[in-house]
Amino acid sequence: MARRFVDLHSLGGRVWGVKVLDQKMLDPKTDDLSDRFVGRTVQGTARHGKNLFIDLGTGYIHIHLGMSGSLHFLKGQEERTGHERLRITLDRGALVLDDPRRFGRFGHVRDVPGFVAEKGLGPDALSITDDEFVARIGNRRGAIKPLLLDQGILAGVGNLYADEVLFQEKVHPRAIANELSARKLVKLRGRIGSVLNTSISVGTDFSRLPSGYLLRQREVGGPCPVCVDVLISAQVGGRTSVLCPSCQMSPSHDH
DNA sequence: GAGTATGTTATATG
DNA sequence: GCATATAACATACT
Repeated sequence: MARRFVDLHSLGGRVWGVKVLDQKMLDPKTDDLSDRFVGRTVQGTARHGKNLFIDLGTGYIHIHLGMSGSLHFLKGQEERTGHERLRITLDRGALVLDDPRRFGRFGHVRDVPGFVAEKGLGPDALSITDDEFVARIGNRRGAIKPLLLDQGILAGVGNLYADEVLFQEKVHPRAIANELSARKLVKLRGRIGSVLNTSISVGTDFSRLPSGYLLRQREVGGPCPVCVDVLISAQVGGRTSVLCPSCQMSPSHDH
């Protein structure tokens, strides 16, 4: 989605300035983005998992939104957002990364495959094949949800989307991966694709998701979107899961 | 003030 | 290597 946003506003645009407003979020630190990219044209964008890459011909600007990052396109020079951390000034306005919590990261990367290898990222969640997915997940003895969130296994699934995928497949987040059938794993892989693509298609506006989606109202104590039960939360792998106790049977009660 | 939050990384333990 | 737990990062909100 962030990628589409950048495409929409920036493609073909010339870079007039790159202003780093938070050095802590700059990674790697050694690059002067301005020297490197001013005068260049946005050739395209790429993505791997949660990482966005803006192609400037001689290299990329990498952006990771972290927990609270968001991209904005400001047409007026005087326009500001509340927590501006990076400003890329282009012909038609400025692409701005706003991030109150500053968990996001940005910086220069030479090439995308190199970045993926360096960070040890797994295959992209929208590109991974059934076979790859089963091979990477199916022999693990841990709970399924932390594996879905492990960017080294597959890249691109976050906490909320993991909850959605598991909810739709009626799998408990603590279900043991190698106790799931290969067929179930294949269905999970497919569901990851459909959930991510559906979310992209509504511009990640969860209120526009189809009925039956957990993310429309992921609220503990709220109604399950498909049955009469009430949503609960559980700590799994150090993260909060929201799930329906009726739809997603606990692994101890599952055969 | 306490608790929680869409993510990643480091550290420790078994 | 694998699995799990905890803390840290920095800030906003309830």
